[in-house]
Amino acid sequence: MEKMNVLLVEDDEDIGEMLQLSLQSNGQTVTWCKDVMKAQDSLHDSIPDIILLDWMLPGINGPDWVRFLKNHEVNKRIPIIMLTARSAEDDKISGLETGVDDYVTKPFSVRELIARMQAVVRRAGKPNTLVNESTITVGPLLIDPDSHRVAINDVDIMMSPTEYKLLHYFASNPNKVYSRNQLLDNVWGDNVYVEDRTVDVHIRRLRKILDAHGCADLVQTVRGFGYKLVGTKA
Amino acid sequence: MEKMNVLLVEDDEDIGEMLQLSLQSNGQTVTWCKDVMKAQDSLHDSIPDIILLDWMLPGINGPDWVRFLKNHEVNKRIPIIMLTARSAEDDKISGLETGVDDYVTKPFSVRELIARMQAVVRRAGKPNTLVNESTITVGPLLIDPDSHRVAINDVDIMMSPTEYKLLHYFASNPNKVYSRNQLLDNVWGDNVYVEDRTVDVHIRRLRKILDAHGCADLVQTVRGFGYKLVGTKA
DNA sequence: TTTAATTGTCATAAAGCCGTCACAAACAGG
DNA sequence: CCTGTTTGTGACGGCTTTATGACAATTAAA
Repeated sequence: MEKMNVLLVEDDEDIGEMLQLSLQSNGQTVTWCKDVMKAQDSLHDSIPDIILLDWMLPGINGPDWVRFLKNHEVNKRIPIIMLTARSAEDDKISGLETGVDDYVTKPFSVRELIARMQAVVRRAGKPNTLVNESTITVGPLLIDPDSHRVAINDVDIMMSPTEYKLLHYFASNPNKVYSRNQLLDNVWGDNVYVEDRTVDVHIRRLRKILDAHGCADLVQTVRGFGYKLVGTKA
Repeated sequence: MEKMNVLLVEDDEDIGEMLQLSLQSNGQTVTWCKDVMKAQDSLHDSIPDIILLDWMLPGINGPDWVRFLKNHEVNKRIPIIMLTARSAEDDKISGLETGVDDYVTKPFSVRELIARMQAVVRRAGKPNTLVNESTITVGPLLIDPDSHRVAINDVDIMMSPTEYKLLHYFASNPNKVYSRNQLLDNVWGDNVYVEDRTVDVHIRRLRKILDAHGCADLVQTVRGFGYKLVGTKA
């Protein structure tokens, strides 16, 4: 489950609290504003991954705010899901909400809401990327990110996700020395905290696999600096 | 997103403006006409890729115009999506009967509208009612989209629609690893919201069928990334 | 209407991965 | 040779990811 920052704009106490709790217990960070003014302020502090907007709000109404947001470059890209009451206002709101990315009608299931949120956020990020990545060859090593295949002299090799990412990162710059911290940042990710000695262990595991396929000394230690993958890129 | 020329026929100011903005910000060229007369004029200037037509219009009503368009050779092929306020069954039926290619009921999300627009245009682009899709062969697998037939070593295999679509999608790019989200987007569709674990279950169902016909290990798990179909495309 | 298929979700089991630790080994400098 | 520092290595418990069977809801078929 991807963690998201959610800006919830909802004036109703009960619904707001229920939503906040539900979303939080789902691992998401929720900023709950009870009117559009506060929401607008919140936007100045931080840009959320998604906005959940109640359609019936006091003060500035939903449609106007959506129009406002979508006309401003900074906020244009934030996906918006609108929460509407089913029965009452059907005709009034029909079609006006065309600026939003999706909508759910109350009463709705939290599960459905979350599913839609994820779908919307997922698609907002990537504009249809089905581009094939190119294969990398370093010495006897072959890495094909597309099929997620690693081979030595045309023999397939299995490894764990982290080892794969590590090897792939090394292979994209053969002979370059990476410090443990660089590896942590680029292979593990920015907001992950693990001991830097953990890298050693994964290097060890990677070496073990490569050794088993006749490729010892492909990963070398640079004492005091870090590690590198030796070989000529083809 | 493919760039399209859109002819929007909508009398309501707010809806029209919102739609125009949304579509334009999506990279499309929009001609907005507030009644059928103006739309008809616009058609003389340029042929759009698609027509978005409000069902409830003053003057000549939607159905009549659609009928008129579909009776003229020049305009016959322009896909039409109708925008309807009610979700009444009557509208759907009468609309589809009249020759509309798809319909969207308000309130709708822009995302949904655009997805349907793309689908409709894509379909219109290749009038493949006559064109046979080519059969795909991957290892011992044979898939014939034309007759919707799947066979292993010339033995026919039955499977459910979803499993077929899944297998077909895999087979169109053998060895390529697809994440659960990619599969959801491309096999299930853009505006469907299901848990990503659902993919696992369908993978299992697909495997069960393949296994029963002596093809174990055709669908492989790539831990941490997704699934792939292994084999050589013939 | 009854019956059978299909589909999404859940609970639980199974498999595999990961980070950490403790200690061994290698190394550098005196 | 001695000492402090850095790296290598095996083991382990917790945790995440995936597999699987069951079930209810929905849809299609009879």
